[in-house]
Amino acid sequence: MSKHIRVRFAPSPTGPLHIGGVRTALYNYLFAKKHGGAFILRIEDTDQKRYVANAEKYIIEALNWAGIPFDEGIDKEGNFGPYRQSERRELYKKHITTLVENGWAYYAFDTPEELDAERKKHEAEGKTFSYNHLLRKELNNSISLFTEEVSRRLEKGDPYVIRFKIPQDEIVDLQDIIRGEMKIDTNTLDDKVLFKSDGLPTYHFANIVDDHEMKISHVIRGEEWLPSLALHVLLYKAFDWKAPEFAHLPLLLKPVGKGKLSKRDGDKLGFPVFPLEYTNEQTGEVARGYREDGYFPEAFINMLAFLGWNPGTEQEIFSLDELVKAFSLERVSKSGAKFDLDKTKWFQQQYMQQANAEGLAEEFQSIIASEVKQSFDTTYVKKVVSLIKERATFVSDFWNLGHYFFKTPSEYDAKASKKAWKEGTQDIMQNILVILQNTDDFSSENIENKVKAWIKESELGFGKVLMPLRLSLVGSMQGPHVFDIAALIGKEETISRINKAIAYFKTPS
RNA sequence: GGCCCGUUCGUCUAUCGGCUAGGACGCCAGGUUUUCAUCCUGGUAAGAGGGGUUCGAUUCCCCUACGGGCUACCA
Repeated sequence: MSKHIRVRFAPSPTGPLHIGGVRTALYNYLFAKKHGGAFILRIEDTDQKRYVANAEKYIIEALNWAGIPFDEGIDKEGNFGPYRQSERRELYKKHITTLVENGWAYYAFDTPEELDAERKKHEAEGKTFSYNHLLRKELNNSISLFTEEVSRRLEKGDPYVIRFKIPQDEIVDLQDIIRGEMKIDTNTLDDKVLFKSDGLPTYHFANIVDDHEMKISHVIRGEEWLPSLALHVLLYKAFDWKAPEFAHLPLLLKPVGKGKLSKRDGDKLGFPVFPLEYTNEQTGEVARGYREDGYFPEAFINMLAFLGWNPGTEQEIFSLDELVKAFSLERVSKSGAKFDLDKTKWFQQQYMQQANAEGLAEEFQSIIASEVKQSFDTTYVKKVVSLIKERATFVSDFWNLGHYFFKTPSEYDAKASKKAWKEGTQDIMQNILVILQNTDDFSSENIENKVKAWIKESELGFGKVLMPLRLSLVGSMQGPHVFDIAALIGKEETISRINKAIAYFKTPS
């Protein structure tokens, strides 16, 4: 009953994947998993000029990090490989021949220079140059030239391209899952190049051949492909192949200014546009990545999922499994979405609160190690993490939030000192010292009770005692419940820190 | 310029002809925390404009405006 769902993500290895690409991959993945289908990675490397060697590796690593691995593709050969277009040349050659023989495509000998000149000429006359049904008869191709001349040029080895012969006066009916029905007049189309003079197919041709050969059921891709949908549908028709269903995703837009988010934006906009950090091997430039910035992949994916889709309920935090269950192409919105850094951080913060202390402690250990030359017990670090994580967004916030658990404060925040340490504070702290010294059960609860009882007894304000106590232990006015801190660093350290503060404030320099 | 797609709070969005137009982020205010953050409560703010269709339009149609995309022997 269920049609076999097969979708593909087909990036070209021209550099790192940007987050728009990751979202396209994500929607493909979600759709595939939702319907028990396959998610395929195909590398579209037919442009040898823009080819970047490490890009393919980057793409695969990014998908793995994001938690949306492919089922079939590079290094995961299925029954439809190879999965790099550069390794499928023979297949394209075979199919383009069919098209030429059927009269759907033709040889064109115009050089890039000639075409450029044509374009300039038309432009000068205020017209638009289009290699179409009106002009193809006047240009150098197998439609305008005599058959003998075409054969002669072919035999001689003249460079040529193969163009698609767009039919005249037809209305193409297009269906898109997200956008509904569209009608396109073929007279507005031009005869796109299908095969380049370097013997490789263009995107349009390779794409159709591969999607057909790989039995792709749904093409889910960015909106930038919408203008060529008519051509693609016409190509399927020319081959007499059944076309897959299409869904064109809204674009991801820059948060400020105009236009779609692009690779070249790098991190100039104040946030990463790449999932993983990327070093341009030519220029040595390093672009930030979400992974290196400390985002959890789950938060990153959750955020991306909501840029252009929503479940129609008020739930916003979704695990990948929940996304799979809830996802549908029908609920993808039509208009472009601007990236929102604040919301992205909010997602990250939500996941931070859910994260378990164990894993976080492990990550934190390496930061601690680089800050102090001392190693700390895992159980201790875990306790610290559970105290400070609710005020953190990233693991990298931990040190600022909890350095005093690992290092005795060596200085005291000036503003806080002025506010917390006043005339009679010395005496108060001496009293606290005595109380703490006589307390054997150093649990947070117990010391809190003891200290508070004394405060009541001596008819002092809580602030007068608690603020300098905090200042002594932390060095500033921040952090968790002060008695939790004292209990965790222990009796000895607590007393030592209070003594240190007393000594420090006794002789203000 | 031509072709195509789109248009609800600042941002992401709900609404599939009948709502005081809902939620989230942000921002503001209050509360909790005798620190800071979290958290809780409340507030702020929107269907581009003009025509139709209809008893009734944010919702359907048309025009305009604006935004975006494409217009390469790049994908």
